Amino acid sequence: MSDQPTLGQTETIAELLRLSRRSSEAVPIRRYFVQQDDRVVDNGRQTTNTRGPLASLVRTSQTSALDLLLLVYAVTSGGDYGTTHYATTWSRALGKSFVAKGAAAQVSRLWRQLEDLRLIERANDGRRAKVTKLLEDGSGQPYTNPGGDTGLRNIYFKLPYAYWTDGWHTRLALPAKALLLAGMSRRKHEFAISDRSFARWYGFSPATVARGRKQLVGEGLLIPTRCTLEVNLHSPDMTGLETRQQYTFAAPFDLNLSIDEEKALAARPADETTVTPEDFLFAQPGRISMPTRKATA
DNA sequence: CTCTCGATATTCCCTTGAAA
DNA sequence: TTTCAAGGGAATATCGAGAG
Repeated sequence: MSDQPTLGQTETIAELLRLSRRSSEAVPIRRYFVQQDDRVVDNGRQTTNTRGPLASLVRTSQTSALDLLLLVYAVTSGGDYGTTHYATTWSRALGKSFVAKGAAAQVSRLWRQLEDLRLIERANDGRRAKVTKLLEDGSGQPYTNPGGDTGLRNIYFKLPYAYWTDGWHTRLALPAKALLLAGMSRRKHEFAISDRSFARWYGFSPATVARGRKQLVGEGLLIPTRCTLEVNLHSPDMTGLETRQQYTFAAPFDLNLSIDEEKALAARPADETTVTPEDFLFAQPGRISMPTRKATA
């Protein structure tokens, strides 16, 4: 081997992002990638399977495949949504082997995993593989820009380039990445993260939800805000009420808000009152708040 | 045109370690 | 404890360029 200098992971990603020519510096990702529609299907019947392709990647710990897919989502910003690079380039971007032969094998395996999930299409472009992204829902349909159309299938959230430029792609473990994407897809300023509910909605295991939340809070990306009282007839203490910790994303991951959410946020009083159980009896679930208990040192 | 050779991609097999 | 992805090594397939 020669001592020829090699482009590092950070520089490779920076170059790939630069080539994407996105002025927004954020990657649109359809909500269907993390959660399929849980209301009605086409024939009007209720569906119970709400997990998106992300759940498949998380449940089988396909960390590298997710990393590669997010990079592809970032890089393919127009035209036929395809991209052609050497396997070594992708491998460097993933922070893996710089040895050409091993890199090619690794990246090829990852392409196949994504191909099996019908998230990308692979074709030969000379000696290199041309990869074209498909719709994020795993349907295998050709990709379209979610910003162009309205409708449930085109609801999307944005992953900021800072995810890579600030090094979160290497610092966060798979559970934290999964929770980050799932949380951003809610497009709410504030939301609860119940192990069991999140596990059910997004198809992760409750342990994965807990691990992801722990790391996101530890890294300061997820900020506990306040507690709310919710009706839950199955609450463990049999009170019929449940206290839920609410969270909000820190910058730069606080960029996803639905239009309704923006309005509600603007209308919300600056200081909400603390509730008593008596107050709660006459209130609607989720409409009142309690101050977050201060963490003891 | 076609054969050869080097470069690159793909796939299979195996071991190791982490998540469920 | 079981399952399965990551990753290394090796064999094979494919592509492009150059020579005859």
